[in-house]
Amino acid sequence: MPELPEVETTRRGVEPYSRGCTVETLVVREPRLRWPVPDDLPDRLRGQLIEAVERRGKYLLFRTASGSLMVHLGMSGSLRVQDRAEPPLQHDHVDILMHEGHCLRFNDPRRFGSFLWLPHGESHPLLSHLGPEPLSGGFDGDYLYRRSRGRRGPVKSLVMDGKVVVGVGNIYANEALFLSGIHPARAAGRVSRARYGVLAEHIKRVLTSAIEQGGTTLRDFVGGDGKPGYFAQQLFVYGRGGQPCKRCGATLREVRIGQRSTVYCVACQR
DNA sequence: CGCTGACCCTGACGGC
DNA sequence: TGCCGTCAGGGTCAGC
Repeated sequence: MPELPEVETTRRGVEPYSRGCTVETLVVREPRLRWPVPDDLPDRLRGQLIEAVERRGKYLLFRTASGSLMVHLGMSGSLRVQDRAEPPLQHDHVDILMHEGHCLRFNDPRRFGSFLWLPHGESHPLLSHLGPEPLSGGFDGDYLYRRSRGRRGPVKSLVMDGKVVVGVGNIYANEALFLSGIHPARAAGRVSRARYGVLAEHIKRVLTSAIEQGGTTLRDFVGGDGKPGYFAQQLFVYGRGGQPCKRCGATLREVRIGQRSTVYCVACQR
């Protein structure tokens, strides 16, 4: 389940094998992804030079002169550098083949991922309403505070709302709220400006550290057997419901907020 | 506009 | 052993 750090790790992993390369073709074995892969996508990409590999939220953007290939990994997708002679396995839905010989292979058991086209100079409806990047200067406590006023839903839902800020998935929302001492179910509008400052800092910190961690698995990833890893030993709450809080020893509670599993410490988080 | 819940999908897992 | 229900979760969207 890729979160922003895994997507950024993927971006860095595939960039050396795609930027500056020319697309030979796109092989679509299974077009039924989150949205159907457009029929004309291979034609649009064929012969195009990849000028850059960018990321917006959890979308990967392979930029060419005529537009960008938008790839989303969904929650079970991966994009790996592979030998094109390697026979495709189950759920290997798409290959991006380069004239230089490289093959980027997209595997996605649950097919929540997507391959879409963004014409040059246009905005895409899936991108146009996205909030700021969490690691950018535009994202800070004052911003979160402003966006939270009048909102009565849980603060956890606020930070996971892509229209507020992109790329904060369930794992890191749980972790950042724990590190900030904020109860995940607290009404967003009833969290102080100061506490939003703390929360914004922890969101940045936890994402940055996860990206650095992802960097250490980059070689594996390019090699093909890449397990993301999640630096599980560093997780304070996610996946630890019923276990003792690493800070105070109290039993961590698990509830559902917005259909997502939420773990927190009743003593440390208010 | 804000919030809730349904939905897309497959694999893992527990109970019987 | 195998069947079945449940859960997992990124993100969009309909409906209130």
